[in-house]
Amino acid sequence: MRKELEKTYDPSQIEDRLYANWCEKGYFTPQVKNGGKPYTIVIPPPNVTGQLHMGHALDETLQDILIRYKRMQGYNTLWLPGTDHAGIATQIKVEEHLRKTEGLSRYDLGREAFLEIVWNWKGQYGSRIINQLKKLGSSCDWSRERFTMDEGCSKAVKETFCSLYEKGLIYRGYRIINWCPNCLTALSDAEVSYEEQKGAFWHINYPVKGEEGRYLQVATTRPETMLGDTAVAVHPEDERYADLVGKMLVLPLVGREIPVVADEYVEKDFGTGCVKITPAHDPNDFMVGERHNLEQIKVMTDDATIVEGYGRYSGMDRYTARKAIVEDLKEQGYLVKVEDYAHNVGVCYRCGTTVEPMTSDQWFVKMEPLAKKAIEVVEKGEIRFEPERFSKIYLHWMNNIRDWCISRQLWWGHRIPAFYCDDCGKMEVSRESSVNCPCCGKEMRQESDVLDTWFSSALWPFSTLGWPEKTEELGYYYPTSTLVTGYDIIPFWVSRMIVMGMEMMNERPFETVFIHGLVRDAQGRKMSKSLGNGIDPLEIIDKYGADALRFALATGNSPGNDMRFSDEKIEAARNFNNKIWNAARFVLMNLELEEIALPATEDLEIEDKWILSRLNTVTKEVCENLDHYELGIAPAKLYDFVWSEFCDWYIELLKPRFADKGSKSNLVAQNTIGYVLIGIMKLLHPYMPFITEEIFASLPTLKGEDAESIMISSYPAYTESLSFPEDEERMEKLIDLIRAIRNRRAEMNVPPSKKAQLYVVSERGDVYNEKTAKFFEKLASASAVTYCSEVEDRSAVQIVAGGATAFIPMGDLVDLEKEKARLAGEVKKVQGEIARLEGKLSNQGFLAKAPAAVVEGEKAKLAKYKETLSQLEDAIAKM
RNA sequence: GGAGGCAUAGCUCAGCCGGUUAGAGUGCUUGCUUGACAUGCAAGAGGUCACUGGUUCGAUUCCAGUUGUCUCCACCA
Repeated sequence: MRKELEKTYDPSQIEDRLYANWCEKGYFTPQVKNGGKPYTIVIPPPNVTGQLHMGHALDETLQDILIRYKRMQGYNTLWLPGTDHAGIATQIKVEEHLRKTEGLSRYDLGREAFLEIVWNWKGQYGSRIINQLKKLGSSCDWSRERFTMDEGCSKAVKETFCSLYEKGLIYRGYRIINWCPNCLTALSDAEVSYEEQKGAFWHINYPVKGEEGRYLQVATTRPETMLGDTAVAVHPEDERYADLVGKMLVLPLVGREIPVVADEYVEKDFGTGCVKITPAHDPNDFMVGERHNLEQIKVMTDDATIVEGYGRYSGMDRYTARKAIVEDLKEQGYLVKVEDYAHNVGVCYRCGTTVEPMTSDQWFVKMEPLAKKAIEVVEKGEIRFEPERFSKIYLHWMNNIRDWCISRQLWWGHRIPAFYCDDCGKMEVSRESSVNCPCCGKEMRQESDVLDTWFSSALWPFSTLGWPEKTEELGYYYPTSTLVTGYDIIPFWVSRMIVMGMEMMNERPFETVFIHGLVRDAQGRKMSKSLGNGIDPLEIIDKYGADALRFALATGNSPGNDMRFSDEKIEAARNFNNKIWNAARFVLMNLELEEIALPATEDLEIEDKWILSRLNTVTKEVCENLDHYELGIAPAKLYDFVWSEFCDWYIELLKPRFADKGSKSNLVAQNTIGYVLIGIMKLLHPYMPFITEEIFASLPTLKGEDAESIMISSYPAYTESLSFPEDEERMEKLIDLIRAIRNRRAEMNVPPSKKAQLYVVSERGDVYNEKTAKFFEKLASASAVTYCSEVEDRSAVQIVAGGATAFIPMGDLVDLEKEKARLAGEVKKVQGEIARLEGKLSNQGFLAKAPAAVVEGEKAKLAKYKETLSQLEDAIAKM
């Protein structure tokens, strides 16, 4: 039944096969009826037409680690995947494609035909990202895969919208919003990012009406908006302009008369202390305008060109108009000066176009009442952020929340379920798909706008489990356990899921929010298309395997911190895979058993107890790390354990026993190493699912466990009876001495092939005895080992370590004087340590206040150093 | 303007609740075809844990400040 492992490790030969098998066996598909403790993760839905990038890979890896760990611990684990329709992103992509291939715009096709094309596009490319996720080994339940625009999610969206509207939490209003002149849609505040741009600060004189020669000087970074000015504001306490408040100014170029108003918003000391007010094109001006009942004059169309009625400026693009207006102002003598000025400009987070603030009719969610519960649930600790500091970012965002503009002038998305009667002007919000006017009975026209993509994403934790139906799954798996995501979408997604969960389900959507950082390139730059520095995870998988990618992404970075991805890291991970593979091959070459059973304690040799005890300790630590979301520490520990202890020492120590076929010691060794290797595979499985499964399948089974797959076997747990601290200590002494001997030999340039006699003087028969003598022969190039209480001839290399003194007679190679000097150096070092410890231990404060265990620890260290010192002194004295 | 992160070996980074002889990977030096692995083995060099104070018996670790650096939020026209 058992397969042999190929001589070389080739992930491409095993990964797809194992994944297909797991899917076929249904391991990813949990059943409610199986009961047990549920553990649920909902995948952050990637854009349906997107492609896998490193950010996804990290996200998926971390989630799969958690889910595989919990699954092996016996939880009823559901990891529910799906994709997001990604309104703007997808629509832009399809429109671009249409323009390039057929020269058509969406308006040429009309809404219905265009949407059909987008759906086809989704059908064609929607599975791409899903298949890419599978390459990573993600153990998602694909049978429950969802899409934010599928029937169920659409129903949830409609229900939520109507319910919030009925509660007065959704309203339609004419407000100032962020407008993207390229995407031709409104954006929420979260969808605007700011970048610093070099601009200018134009100072313009606005003449005071009826006072010839008197001007008010305003300064602006956006002169084109002056066309829409309806006032100039000054600070109420600014004496300079006090007499002008209430007077009228004549707007240059336009000729409109506008008032001077007093408003606290103005800062006296900035610029000239006079601010031109354009309520229709600036959010702050909009608020000033509301306070003073100013007219809102919109001067730009949706594509940011100047509207009709402004002479030669009309029809000009906003930047062309800016130039023209500045020219004219200069010509007509209104322009006072121009300064260079760097300022932040809002841009569309999708296309990068400079956003134009504009007044517009849009739909909003009233956030303040909703935020209340969402703040409470985090403050009370019912939802925990991991690392904790991200709760601050969240709370800051929620405490300063503004109403959420949810309407988008797009076609791809959830159409807002509001209906208008063109005859009587009535508006209805309804769950029905067609509505007749309650007054005139005429069929009403549905709102053409769609909802912000994040509206449906906000419902994801429960809409995917069947809500608004009261499904069994919803009852069992909700609230979900952990949400894993990058810190960059806390405002977009995390906060809104909490809001909606609390409002619609009256229950938190998840218990823990596990936040990770960004994956950057080797130089620490953000990976981006424009820089071309993105590393394609699929190429990495092809070259190194998914296990290597996962291990590289997960290892050694602390939660929430950005990480750099480099060739070195992935190569280190690949090499580790290779190491594991070869270690397993070695073990298999020496295993004749059909079943592994843990040997009785009394049959175990020192090295067996040592490795079992170490495995036990590592198991405990790894579980603790995983339980505390320290996903970067656990694999580093396993790496060290596997490589530096299991491979470098245990395997080497067993070689003589494996050579001794048929002996009892050999049998014990087979069972022990089998047991340890299975344990290692299980511990590593969440990180490296493929290689561990392949090796697990090749190994004999563990007695009492007949798991057909490692992924449904039980995760190791700390076992008291497998803790052997004394044997660990003994083994470590042996290792110390062997290392010290190797060190000496290397320093003296003695080739490993040259074997030498070895005398070991020690009182510790439990460490240095016949059984351990073979270690020295094998690992310290000893030709023969003699344990004794004293040696006659001390003209040898003397090595003090591990509680013993080793002598290697090297004849001519030994320069006694040099040896003495070297040992004297060591004496000095040890004396230093002793002095430090004695100082510490004579400190009354330390003795009185330090915990007893620490004091004991220091005393033990001192004793050890003192023993070493006396051995060193003895060695020198007898030379 | 507000908030937060980071600063430890040449490089990239770990170091959880204060007590370690301060670690790893990689790079570097030296020696090895050691019957699993050269994607390897063995040995070694390399750190004033940014700076200044404070708390403490004890600080790389906790606190405050300084400097450098990155990010997020706000958006003074």
